[in-house]
Amino acid sequence: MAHPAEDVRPPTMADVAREAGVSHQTVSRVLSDHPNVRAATREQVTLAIERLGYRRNSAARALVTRRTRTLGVIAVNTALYGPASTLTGLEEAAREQGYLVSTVSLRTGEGQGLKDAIDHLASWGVEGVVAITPQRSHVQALAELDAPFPVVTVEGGHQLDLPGVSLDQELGARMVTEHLLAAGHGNVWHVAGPDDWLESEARTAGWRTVLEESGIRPPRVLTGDWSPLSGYRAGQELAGLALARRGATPVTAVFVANDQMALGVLRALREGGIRTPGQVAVAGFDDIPEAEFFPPPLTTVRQDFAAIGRRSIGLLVDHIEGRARKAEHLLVEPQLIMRASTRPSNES
Amino acid sequence: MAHPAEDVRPPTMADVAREAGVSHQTVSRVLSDHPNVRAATREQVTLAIERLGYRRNSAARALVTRRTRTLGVIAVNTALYGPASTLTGLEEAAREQGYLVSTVSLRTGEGQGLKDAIDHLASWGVEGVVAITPQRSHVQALAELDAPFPVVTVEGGHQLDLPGVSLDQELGARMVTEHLLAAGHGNVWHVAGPDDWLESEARTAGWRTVLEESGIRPPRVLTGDWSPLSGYRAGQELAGLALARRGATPVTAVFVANDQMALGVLRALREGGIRTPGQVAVAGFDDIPEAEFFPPPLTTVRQDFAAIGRRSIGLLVDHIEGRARKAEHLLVEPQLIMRASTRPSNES
DNA sequence: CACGCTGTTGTGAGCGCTAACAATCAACCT
DNA sequence: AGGTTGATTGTTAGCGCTCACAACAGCGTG
Repeated sequence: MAHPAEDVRPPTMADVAREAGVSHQTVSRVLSDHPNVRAATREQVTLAIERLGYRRNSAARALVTRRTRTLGVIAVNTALYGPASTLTGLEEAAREQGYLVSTVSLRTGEGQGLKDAIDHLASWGVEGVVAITPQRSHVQALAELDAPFPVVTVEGGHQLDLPGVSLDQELGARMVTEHLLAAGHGNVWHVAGPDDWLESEARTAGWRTVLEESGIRPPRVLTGDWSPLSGYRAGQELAGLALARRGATPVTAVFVANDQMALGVLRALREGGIRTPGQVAVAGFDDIPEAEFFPPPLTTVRQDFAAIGRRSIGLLVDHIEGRARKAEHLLVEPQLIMRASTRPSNES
Repeated sequence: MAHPAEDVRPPTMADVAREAGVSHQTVSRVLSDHPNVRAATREQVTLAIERLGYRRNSAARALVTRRTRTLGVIAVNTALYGPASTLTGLEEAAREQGYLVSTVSLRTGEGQGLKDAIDHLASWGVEGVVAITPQRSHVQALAELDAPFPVVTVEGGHQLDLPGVSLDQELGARMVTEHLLAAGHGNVWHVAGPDDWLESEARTAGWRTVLEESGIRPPRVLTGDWSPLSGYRAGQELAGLALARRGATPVTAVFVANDQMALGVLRALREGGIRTPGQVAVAGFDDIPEAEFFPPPLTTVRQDFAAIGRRSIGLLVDHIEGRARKAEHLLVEPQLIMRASTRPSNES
């Protein structure tokens, strides 16, 4: 209301220049923190900018610099705790480095969706993409797509020549398994995630290695799909085995490949009248916020999702700005969180 | 390798025009589906585009059209199931409408963070913002910020004159409470969310209304902070009351304002030796994926987060494209999911 | 046959910005 | 004193696109 002609059109650099009595180039210099500007001039310009409420037009800037300063993120299963937390870390890091980040969530994992996502982002001129695509087939598709900008994978493994960041899944699995063996269990059963997932593979591998190193023959692997329901089903099977006591390998300890499935396992055991950890110890992976309040509180492996997000942005920006060339792969350390579900009980 | 001078610079519209033997304007017309282009010409151009792998430069386009076709999203607590699912819905809807969407996750809820977020997005020329800011103070701050583009709130209430989309929280709370009364409980206790949250208020209001309508005096409200731990604490208090049997209001049914807190309540009750639902029935809100596998499976209110996301984008785009002017507020219907945690047991 | 119409294509300007270069001036050195 | 340097500012030319308009065909009509 103070301004008679409001809402006409945002002020341009030329407007600021006129207001400050300098050339538009000087305004540009002030905005880009160029050193060779007299302090007094800088002041004038800053004041004029403030007075007019000027904002640099990012489209014009992008046009001439050929830099959009925009990053893309492609993620599957964004409603889950892990990916969602990684996204937060990613996004914060990108913002700090002066990039805009745009996310594309993929529902399932068809290669077509991936291609469309890359296309969508490319049409907006992103300078790079972080792909949170933990399935082998996705990473494969990504590598073959050969995008016109750098792509960094999260949990994408290091077989293919894409740079990436992962939690050291195998180490995490080793930590849990060793913890269970140390607690006196003669063997450790495993409920794995779905086959195509790199995280499943690594966790299973870590578990298997520890057992084999200890001269223990790994029992048959049960497989779920990360959901509590699939864990429940696996749990029912385990409960049956635990009660039968006939099997070659007694069930006294289970390493479940994620916390959600562990929740299902716990329920199935409880329903089967089996006490945890008294009769069967259970451990998970991820440390979702609920894990501490499971019945009983769940021993699990914590992933520093925020760190993963931050480091993948770091890696991507290094590639974009030409500081990195190789397909480097960073590993983030996991942390074992010990809780009641694997606590050695009084019974022998 | 096939092309001697690759990677120099992406092809421009002029390149395509030359390749197709037309003017750049004709290329532009083909790209924008302008009707007045001869079919044969269109074909030529399309082929040339394909041959060169041409992509329209979005920055140049934005510069001249003054439309960035970019939307911003500001969200708090993006690692939680609800906000994360809403984001997915949002983002998908925006993409379908041809917008790029960029998300800013806020850690806590300081007004400063909000202002910075708006600023960050504004400096990229977003045409509108969806704010998933369920705290009253946030919405207040948003309204006062007076952004230079339309802002649509999600779960932001309808007191202030911002357009928005919400789940009908109050209805959801009424549904649960009525369900519990219908199951024969003489009263229903309530563990509410934090004070500043609009969702807490609405859920508490719905609960209170039903009780009062039934001539029941609502018991004292316990308050948590949405976390399982806070639910656990509230649950301990409730367990104490349930066992004491001295209080004016016996504890036989509890409506907890979200599923995570309900998990904590369940654990505390179990530890207090109280059977659910035998002695105390418990219901939650949200229907997170884990809820079905709680001990026992949790009766709760399902929110269609994806629909909320979709509708808020619809509303925002309506405002941007001038189809809506008023601060309309849309409500999405909740759905009661009945599970074992409130199942009437055999005991009287 | 001149006229106006419609459909199709081309031309020129300019969106708001940065990069490259030119111009100016004071300070400094020999 | 003359020339050289460096700091500060201005001028000009696009970045790749869309918009407004001009140009030109082909057609039917009075």
